[in-house]
Amino acid sequence: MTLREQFQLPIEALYNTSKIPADFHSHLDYEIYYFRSGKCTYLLGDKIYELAPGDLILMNGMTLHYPKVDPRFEYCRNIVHFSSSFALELFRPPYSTVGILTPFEELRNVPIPLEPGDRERLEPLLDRLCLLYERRDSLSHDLFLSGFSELLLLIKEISNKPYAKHTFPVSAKQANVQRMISYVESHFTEDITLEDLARDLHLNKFYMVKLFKETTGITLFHYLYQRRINQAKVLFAMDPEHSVTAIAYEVGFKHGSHFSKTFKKYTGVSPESFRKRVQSNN
DNA sequence: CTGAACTAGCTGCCTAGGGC
DNA sequence: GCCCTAGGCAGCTAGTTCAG
Repeated sequence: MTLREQFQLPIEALYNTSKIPADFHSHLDYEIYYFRSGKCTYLLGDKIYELAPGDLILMNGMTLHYPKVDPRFEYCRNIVHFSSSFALELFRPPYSTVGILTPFEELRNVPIPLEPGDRERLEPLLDRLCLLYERRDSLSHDLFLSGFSELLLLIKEISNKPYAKHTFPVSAKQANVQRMISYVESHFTEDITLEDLARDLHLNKFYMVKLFKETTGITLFHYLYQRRINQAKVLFAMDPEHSVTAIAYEVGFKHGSHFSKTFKKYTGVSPESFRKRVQSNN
């Protein structure tokens, strides 16, 4: 049993677990992702990044994301998931005035390659958090919360440094894949075919699907459906009274039955169950 | 990087059944 | 009666392989 289960903490701290997502995913929590070693291409929203050890990503979990890991290299990373309302509660005014979540809003979707000094401060802190997270006693619980607060403050400090506004270079191939993802982003609610995509982007259809699979590890249509399902989840969260059928049409499905099948395939639950769960949480 | 050939799996449609 | 889910099935197309 972890701290999250023992004390119903709205935080999760993971290090090197086997919980490597097999696919694009999204969640309601905020996420701190810190890459330590291995070879990883990170797909984040409509961008692709070749990560280097020491890269830090801050994100709102509703952005579709997926680390494509090269299994030939040992993959180490830290992940901290937390509920934004909980973090805001910890840093509530008038006792705190820093705007603790602004780095997640201003810098999200861009990795920050940390400078050595900041890495030396961040890594022991993450190690300590992951260690405490596995314990169950009350003292560890409080130390964990204190460490988590320290982590958020350190991130806030790093995000204010000029180097945090760094831009990532991309190769020509990655640029093409980004164009495909951007195309899907702007047209996912419409009827998209590979032919349309290839024509509009002036790419060869066969080359295009091969390049996409090579770079991302998944097929273009797999990404398209993930995007639609993600949008459906957002729409359910915004308005749980919305009917499943209406949302199916809104996100680009032509048939409710097809939407239900696909939604269940990607999320493990039917759209109706998801909608009821959101309704009961509100 | 392009294009032809092939095929596995998906899409679209229909229907039945259950819940409200 | 409406909405949703699930299953079946034919036709189509996305994805793969390979040659150039």
